[in-house]
Order: sequence, then structure tokens, then C-alpha cells
Amino acid sequence: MSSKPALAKGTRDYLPTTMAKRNYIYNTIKAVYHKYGFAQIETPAMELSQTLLGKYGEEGDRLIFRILNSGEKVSKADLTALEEKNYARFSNSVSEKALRYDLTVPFARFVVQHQNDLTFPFKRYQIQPVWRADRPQKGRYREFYQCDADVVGSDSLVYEIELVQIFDEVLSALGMKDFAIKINNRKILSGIAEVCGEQDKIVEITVAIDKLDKIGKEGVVKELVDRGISQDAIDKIDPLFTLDGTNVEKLKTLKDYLADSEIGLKGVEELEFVLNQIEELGLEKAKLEFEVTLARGLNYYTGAIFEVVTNEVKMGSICGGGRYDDLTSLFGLKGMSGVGISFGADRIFDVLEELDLFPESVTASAEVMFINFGDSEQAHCLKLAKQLRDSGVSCEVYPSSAKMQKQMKYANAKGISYVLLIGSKEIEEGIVTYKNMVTGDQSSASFEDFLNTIKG
RNA sequence: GUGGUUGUAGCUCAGUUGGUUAGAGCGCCUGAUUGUGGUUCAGGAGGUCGUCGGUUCGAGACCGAUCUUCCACCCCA
Repeated sequence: MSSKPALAKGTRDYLPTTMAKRNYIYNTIKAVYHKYGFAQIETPAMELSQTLLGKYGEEGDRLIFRILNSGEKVSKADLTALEEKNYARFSNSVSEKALRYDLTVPFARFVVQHQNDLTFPFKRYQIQPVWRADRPQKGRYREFYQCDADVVGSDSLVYEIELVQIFDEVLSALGMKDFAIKINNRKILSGIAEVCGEQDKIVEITVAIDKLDKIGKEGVVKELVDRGISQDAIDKIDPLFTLDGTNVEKLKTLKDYLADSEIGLKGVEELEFVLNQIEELGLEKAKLEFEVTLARGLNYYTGAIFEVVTNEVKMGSICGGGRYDDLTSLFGLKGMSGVGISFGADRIFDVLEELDLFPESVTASAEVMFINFGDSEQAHCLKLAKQLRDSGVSCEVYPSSAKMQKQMKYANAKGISYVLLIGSKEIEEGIVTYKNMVTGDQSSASFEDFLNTIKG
């Protein structure tokens, strides 16, 4: 009884050429992370439900993949809860584990558990898949990779600066030319709420104004009304929609606007520091833009918030990040401010693909293939293959003395650069015949000369 | 989670108001070519028409459910 195989919704296989391109992205990111002193860690795909639930807001909880208890444990199912339609309680009775939703919360758990083994400020990076029970769309999957770098144990703005530099360095290295790092500060958003007299509605306000780009001013106003913000407050917020000019000009306006809010001014001050420092240091290709309407959904951010968008392709944000002052306190460790960023590798992949920015060399396979003419020739080729590999040349020996046509086709399909033809004649004369698969040229030489040719 | 959309050969897609044996291009295999791929020519294999059920004398086509794809919301990388 065989049935057609299929993948779970929103998941993908990665073919060799895709993998090569993905690794190119990961390696570029890793190299830069290393340059800034971040060390790699990994955490399990699954966490206890209690570690994840409640950390991403109500919406987030809904998108967490639950793992069903195994075997007899399902008998613990709380059927009363099911009858009462208390689905949350029922779920908890049959599931105690869940797939991680992002890398930041598991990292906070990790820091708390290993605090005695870590040196603070602790700089770590992590490249692993995360899972979300979202409805898939283009550039949006149920399993995707995040490439995070975080620092915990310091509230120094040095790290905000470093993280901006990392965004710039990685994306520039990947060949992107026109992208913007958008930056804002949650303290400014708190200040705005304060100035409007709606401190307790800060989440509602930020969620609404975050959409300015998408739904325009009228849309935001409508959303604010729907979310129960007073008309007075909306009038107060109004000037922010048209905030324009350079970063310096925007900051100046905001300073006046937030004059009565201590926290707001603190945010402005922090932002100003980061912008000034980056101004001095310079960036390769990125533009750093202060955007007061940038809010980001995750509600654990407390200071700087980042988002990176490319102007070359129509696509949502490709990176995000921000500062969180209190994430580890959820697990009992206070006073551990952290700041981190995340590259959305899958979206970056799509961008590079669309802009044709992957270097050709990325997908190259073995450089050399030996044609197989028979058992004794094969033995000879295996020796030469060992020598090639020892000198750092990737190669393979065709596994059987199949028809030449078949062997050549295989080499062609795999993008092999050189095919070596070594039959009885070549062995007798102590030479190799080699064919350049790009030009089609073929010649004979000693093995040493051939080695020099391809290494040169 | 809400509304819509898609599914036919390995891939990209045709397939008339429901009517014999479901097609094309590309790819794949074999041969022309027993030591030559990428070009050419000849031949060949490959389909439970996403799945299950229904309507009908008859369903790839119509209806329902379900899965999947993509899109707009929600939210987000």
C-alpha cells in the first residue's frame, strides 16, 4: 500500500543547489558574527510548553506548535475541559512540549540555566529552524531558519552600534546595494503614549501606528479609534504621521514633542547616541533611518528596535531585532538587559535569488571526475584520486565502467570542470588525458602537469 | 483564526456545453556513436486527472468534504 509522498504544510525540502546557496548565506552571517566576538550555541527543537507559552502574546500562543504526549500519557487528557470547550486547558493536558517559536526566548531560558558557566556580557549567535503554525504564504513558512545574535548582561549602547554594523556588513557582503536599517526606540513610543495620556494603551497605539506604511494615515486613525484611543490622544499623535526630514531633524522635533516625558526623552537620547556614533563610523551600503512609527509586534522589547527592509525587491522585513530589559526575569533572573538581532535567512534567500546575487562558485560540485574503463583502470584512478584530494582538489571516480556516454552525461549534469580519461593506453604511457567540460578542449599530459594546470 | 484561490506525466501547462483509448513542450531512457557530455536525428517509458464521497447511462470537467498551493486579512522572518 504505497501512497504518494507529501510534505507537511508550509515545509520544504532543500536540494543540493539550494543547500549550497543557503550555506553561503549562513557562512557569510557566521563569519561576521565571529568577527564581532559572538560564539555559537544550539538549543533543542522542542521546549517545555511553559517555557514558550505566554511569551509572545495571545496571537503568538496560537501559533505555537504543540507536541502531543506520547503513548499512555495521552490518557491524562482532561476530557472535562474538552467538553467545557476550554481548549487551552485540554491542550495542556495532552501536551507538555512545544516546538520553539523563535530563538530568543529559548536563549533567555538558556542564559538563566547556565548563568554560572557564562561570562557576561554574553555574546551568542544561533542558527536554527523555528516553527510557527501560521498559514503559509510566499516568503512565509511553517518551518524556517533564524540567524540570531544577542548580547545579554549589559545595557551598553555599544551593542546597538555593533548590531547595526553587523546588519550593514552582512547584507553588503551578500551583494545587496539598496537597503535601509530602520531604527526606533520603545522608550519613545512609551513617551508618546504618556504625552497623549494613554500610558496603558501603549501596545494598542504602537500596533496601530506601525501600519502607517501599509494602510496610510486614515487607516491608522480608524484603527486607533477601534482600539479605544480617545480623540484627544489621536489629535496629539497626529503630527507624528507627517514627521519628515533627516534623522537629526526628526529627533529635534521629537525632543520638543516629548519634553514632558522623562522616558520619552531617554529614548531620544539613546537613539541620538547610536545615530551619531554610526554617523562617525560610517556604513558600507545601508542607510540608517529613524522611523518613529516602527513598533514591531513582539512585546518584550523595551529599548532600541530594528527592522531591515530592502528597496530592491518587494518583500516584508528581512531582519529584525531590539533590546529587551527583562526577558530573563521571566525565568527568574533579574537585571539582565539584552539586545539582539535576527536575519530572516529564507527571505534573504528569495531576495538574492530574485536579484541574481549568488556567486556562480557557490553551487560548484567536484572539480574532477575520472571516467571508469574497468577494474584495473579503476584501481589506478582511485590512487590518483587520493593524490588529487590530498592536494585539495575535489574529485570523484565514476562507480562503474558504464558506457562513456552515460559517464560523460553524469559529469555534465553535475557541472564537473574536468573529466579525466585514463585507459590502458594512458596507464602504459604514464599520462592522463583530460577534457575541459566548459570549452570541450582535450589534451594529454603527465599527472603532475595536469595537477598544476587545474590548480593554477 | 477569517475570506478567496489552486491541484492533469519528473517539471511547465493544454484539454470545447459532461461523451470512445487524456495531450504538448521540456526532462528521462534506448539507439545512430563498443573512448566523448553540452548540438542533431529516430524510437521508447512514464498518468487511480490531489484524495474520499455524491450526481449521471457516462465525470479530468458538475456537487460536497478533505488535503495542498498561492493571495488578502490577523500577525510576522
